[in-house]
Amino acid sequence: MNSAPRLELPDEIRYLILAGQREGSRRLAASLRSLGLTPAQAEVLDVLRSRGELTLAELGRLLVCEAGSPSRLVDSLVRAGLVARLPSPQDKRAVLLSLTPEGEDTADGLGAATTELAGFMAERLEPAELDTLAALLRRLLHGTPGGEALATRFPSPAPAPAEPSAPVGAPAARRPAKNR
Amino acid sequence: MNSAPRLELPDEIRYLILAGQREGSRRLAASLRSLGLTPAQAEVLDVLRSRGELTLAELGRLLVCEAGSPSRLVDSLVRAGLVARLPSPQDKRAVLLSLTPEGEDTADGLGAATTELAGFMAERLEPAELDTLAALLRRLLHGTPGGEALATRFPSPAPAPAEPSAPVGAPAARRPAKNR
DNA sequence: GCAACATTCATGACGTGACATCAATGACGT
DNA sequence: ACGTCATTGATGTCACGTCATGAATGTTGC
Repeated sequence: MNSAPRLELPDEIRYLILAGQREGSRRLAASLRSLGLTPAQAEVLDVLRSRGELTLAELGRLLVCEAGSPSRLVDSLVRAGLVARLPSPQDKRAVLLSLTPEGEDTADGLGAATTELAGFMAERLEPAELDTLAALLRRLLHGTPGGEALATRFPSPAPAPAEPSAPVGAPAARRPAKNR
Repeated sequence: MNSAPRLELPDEIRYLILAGQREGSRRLAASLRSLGLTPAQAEVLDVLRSRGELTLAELGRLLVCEAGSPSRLVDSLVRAGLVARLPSPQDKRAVLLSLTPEGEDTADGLGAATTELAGFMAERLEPAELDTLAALLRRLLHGTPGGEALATRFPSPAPAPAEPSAPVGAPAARRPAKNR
């Protein structure tokens, strides 16, 4: 028998998620330092590499969070010469973003940085536990902006036990080759 | 048999945790708006209410994250009249922080705000699943600053399956009465 | 066509996070 | 006492994250 569920559990979970984000962000920032990138910038490169050309608004919907349009975040990458920004032919409001060759080089180096964090997780949890954790978090975030962005970016490995099988939007461009 | 564990799983988990933090933070901020508090400020009030007088450094170690000393965060609460700051008698460097009567009133209103987020979680996961989620996150964060802070603030309901039973520091002041 | 509304993007404002630095104070070994 | 080092707290700097606003452009209904 479980003892009655503790009432503070949701509070603790909220703080645990906060702590996880902070710890991961700090570690990732350290790993990315040598590339001259911040975690947020790395996410932009990651998305642009796997999905190709995007408008700012599309990018904003795929990034975890960044409720508004990530103009300034992208600015920093344009200034660094990693992202190109050119006006859309069809829509004069929109801007098309894509990786420059330097941006692609840099994006290829991301794997090495994120591997460190992946190793940290693998030291602490078994693969099956990581699966469980991911499944629980997916359900917790189902229907939220961030959850939807991730459902698009990481096509469902096993559809959450609910929602028969909504057309989750085209599975989208599979990750292109890792080499360039 | 599980299909082989996906290699991107740690990446996805990292993003899921990020998305969880953002979603929770946005929702909590909305709930706290009526109190005129931000989530970070609410955490300070929460800790001060349950642990009483603390120095800035002690508070910093109990807050999830805030690597340095949360001088400015506390400043905002002092300016709002919710926290009192007076020099420590024993250590002329230290400052003792405590809730003002207004701060206690405000802290008593926190439960209503966090309850909304707790409801959001309870809608999506069963109590047993929340337990599992918390346990996995605790293990993921074991030994990190945030993990240790939370282990102190939420005394272990069932010690992680490892570490026989290190003296986890005095279980610390149990949450005082919720009424004032 | 045209008015009303929606979408896209940029920008200002505010409050964190993380890091580095600094001055004051305390602790410790000698 | 003294020198060395650690701790405490404040502050400057930088990059986000969120919200609000505003201008330009699209879209829709009439």
